[in-house]
Amino acid sequence: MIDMRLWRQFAVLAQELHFGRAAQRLHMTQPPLTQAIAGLERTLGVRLFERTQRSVRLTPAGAALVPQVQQLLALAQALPAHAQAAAAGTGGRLRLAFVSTVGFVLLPSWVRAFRALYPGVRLELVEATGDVQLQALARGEVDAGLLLHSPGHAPVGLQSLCVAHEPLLLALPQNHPLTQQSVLALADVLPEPLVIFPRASLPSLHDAITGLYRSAGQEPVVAQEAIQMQTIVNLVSSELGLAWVPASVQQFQRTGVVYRQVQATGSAAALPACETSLVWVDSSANPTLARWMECAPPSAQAQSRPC
Amino acid sequence: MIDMRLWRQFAVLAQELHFGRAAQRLHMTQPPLTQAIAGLERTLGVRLFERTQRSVRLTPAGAALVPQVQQLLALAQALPAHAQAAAAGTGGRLRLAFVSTVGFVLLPSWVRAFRALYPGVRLELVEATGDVQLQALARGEVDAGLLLHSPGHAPVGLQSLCVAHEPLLLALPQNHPLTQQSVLALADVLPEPLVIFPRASLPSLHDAITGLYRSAGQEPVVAQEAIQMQTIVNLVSSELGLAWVPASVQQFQRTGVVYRQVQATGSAAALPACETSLVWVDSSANPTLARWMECAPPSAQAQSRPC
DNA sequence: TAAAAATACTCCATAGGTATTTTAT
DNA sequence: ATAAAATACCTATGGAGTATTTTTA
Repeated sequence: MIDMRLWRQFAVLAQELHFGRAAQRLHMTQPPLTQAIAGLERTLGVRLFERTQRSVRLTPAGAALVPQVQQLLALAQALPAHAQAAAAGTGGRLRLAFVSTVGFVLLPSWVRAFRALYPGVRLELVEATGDVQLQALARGEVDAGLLLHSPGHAPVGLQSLCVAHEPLLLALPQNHPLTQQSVLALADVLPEPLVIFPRASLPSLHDAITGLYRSAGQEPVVAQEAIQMQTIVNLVSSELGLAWVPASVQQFQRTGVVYRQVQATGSAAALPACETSLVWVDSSANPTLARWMECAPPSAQAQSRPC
Repeated sequence: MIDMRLWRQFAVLAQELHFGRAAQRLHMTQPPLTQAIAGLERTLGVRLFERTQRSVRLTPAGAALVPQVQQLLALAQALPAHAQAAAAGTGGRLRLAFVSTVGFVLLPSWVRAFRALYPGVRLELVEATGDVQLQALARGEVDAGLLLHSPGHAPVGLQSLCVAHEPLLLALPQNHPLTQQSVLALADVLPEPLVIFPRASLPSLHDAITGLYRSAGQEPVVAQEAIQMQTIVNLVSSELGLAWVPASVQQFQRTGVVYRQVQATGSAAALPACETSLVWVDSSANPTLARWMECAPPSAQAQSRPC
């Protein structure tokens, strides 16, 4: 592979068309430039300049190379700046995984703010469930994930930043008798069949929900399992059962489903809530991730302790 | 500017993620590679690899550089081949000037044949009158020109290849009384007013035409001058006069104009004809021009002597 | 203990410098 | 006679090699 230095010498000489001046611009003397160009021509097997003692002209082959070489030099020149931008987090690439629930409000505004501040960063967004995100993080396939968990139960062994806290609501088919009431009593809800995600996909929240039933001396009746919140709401609409869902699921606007708050009767356990956290592997330390966190919704800023 | 060698070492190490193997692939030993990468990181001021005694990983900044560096290397790798293609005439650029009369039949088929054989060449075509072409050739702004001249009067001081020989026809407005005859007598034509190009733009042909008149003891009556053949034909259609034009001008398909052969009566001088030649400056010797001439219409091949 | 990166040093290839020659205007 | 490229020869930087040390899994 031909050295950069030679291409730079070629480019300058092609501009100056004068060995002396070109050498001056290259901070060297004329003889080594003569030899360098001769060497370049020798290795290419192509005459690039037409020397006529008194003047230097490009051959057609030489002229054809000029734009290509200039492109090469421009690219090479830009590389250090790119590297530095990537190191500062104002360039490079940021790969984020997110759960569908954040895709409607939280993520769009966050992305908008980030792109305005750091247009040089290529954002790669992939939707994935929480457990898939954790695998991807472990394999280094993404820089961070946005996932749901029960308050105080952010994934272990990872750094995290809580960006949203929301109550769980009950999703019901719109013609269900309980929809008559604006706030439901927990005791009325417990016997109803449930649509719920499998425990493996979101253990902390699954445990919080089933724990709620067990502390009331009941066992939840699982009518159907589904992984995506979107699917769960669709199944509720199909009247397979009720579902506990984060409040932000209301954004899905699925017709045929209504959402209700549930009131814990008497001294029952606190009703489960849900947090959304940005999680990442500490060691991966992508500096761009720090820039991303600067753009987190204001609610998160106060909570930058591990939640 | 950072050396090519360093970027190649970076690229290979980024692939192998192992100093020993990378060094092997680079045909060197491990220690200098370690130092080279350390030097690269030092000059960039950016850590590119995360070394943990037992394994090497890319930092996010390093990962961000990989595609850019690969692009750089691909470009650099391709340059020698480009140079060689340009030197062989199968690449690079060919700038041709042509007169409008060849733009209808001769040039399109020629270009088609050339592009089929040498797709790597960027053809730059500009329409220009003959005298403008000669200036452009002298300034090195085009590699060759296609222009008209009187037989045996190709521009002096230039190389040329005759690619077409055609008679001059007389263009008349369609309602002109002479159009009744299918072949005109020269004596009938000589008194008619003419539309003709200025002598400066095409001296040899201008002289041939005026010479025809003078050898019959007449002076041509110039009704109007115009440079482009297209314009001349338009002016004939506007009934400003008749015009001597190369037969290929019939391709213009201008309505309101008809073309007639003229018969020299008795012992008069031979009727003027017209040649189209490819002309170029010998010294410029663009190898691509040789490829272009290989594709010249077959009629030209036999006439590759200076015409 | 073994595998891999880092360090220390040595050497030589070559990029660049100086002096000079050639050549065409 | 002059300006510019080519040639000859010299110097020294630094890229690559060998030998060795360090480190952690």
